[in-house]
Amino acid sequence: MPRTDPDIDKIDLSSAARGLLEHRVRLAICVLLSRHQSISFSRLKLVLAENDGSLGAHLRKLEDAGFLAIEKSFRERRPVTWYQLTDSGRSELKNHISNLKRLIEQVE
Amino acid sequence: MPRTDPDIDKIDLSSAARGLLEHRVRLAICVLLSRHQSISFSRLKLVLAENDGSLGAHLRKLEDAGFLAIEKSFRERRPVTWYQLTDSGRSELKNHISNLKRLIEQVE
DNA sequence: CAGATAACTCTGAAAAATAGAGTTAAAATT
DNA sequence: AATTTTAACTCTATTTTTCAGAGTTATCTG
Repeated sequence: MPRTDPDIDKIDLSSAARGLLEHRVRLAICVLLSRHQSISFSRLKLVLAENDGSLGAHLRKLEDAGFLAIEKSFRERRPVTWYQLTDSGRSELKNHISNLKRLIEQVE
Repeated sequence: MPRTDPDIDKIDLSSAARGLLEHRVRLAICVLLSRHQSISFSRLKLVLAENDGSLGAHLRKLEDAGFLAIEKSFRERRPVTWYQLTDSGRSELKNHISNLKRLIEQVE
């Protein structure tokens, strides 16, 4: 006897968990920045345990997409770059998370 | 005056949202299979709106990792392949989701 | 204006994702 | 037992993304 396929609502992956924030490092950066007004490059590097090249590339993508704003200054004679989430970045983050939640809440 | 960097607990990205289930299509497959005992290839293709090549590759990865079990049969004279989540797949899914949740719950 | 150094950017290599063409396998019919 | 049929792949090449480390840049300080 043939098994029957379940009826399943179509999942819209175009909105659910798609895009820049799919990558764990970029997601983590935005999550951190949602709770802290600004964080330096070196602190992010430490917290995320990423190397310069990789972290710089992820930050660049987020900046190019308008998720992050950057400000440069000096601290104890050394250059420091500060990152913060833009309004648009915050809203993209929230949107992404709500899509993610909708998806994972289905798990039984 | 120099800005101060916030103290931030180190995020363990090795457990948080890492691995096979980072990809939206593979995550969605597992989520669907967590609620439906088994689903056919063609149904997955329809629901996820993926092409044969891409869907096949994702399913293969999940199968190779032991997340999915496969069973082949015929239905109305046509070949059908059924996928279901293994116990190990289910536990990996739950683990991944709990890591994800821990991360996204930090958002303010 | 020279020295110091964090913060990148650049590069090439590696890995992953994608899509479509071609192949395969089993049931039913001949 | 050969033929037909067609879903389900597998294969291949292309594109995209990721990764890591070396080298460059920019600005403060003296």
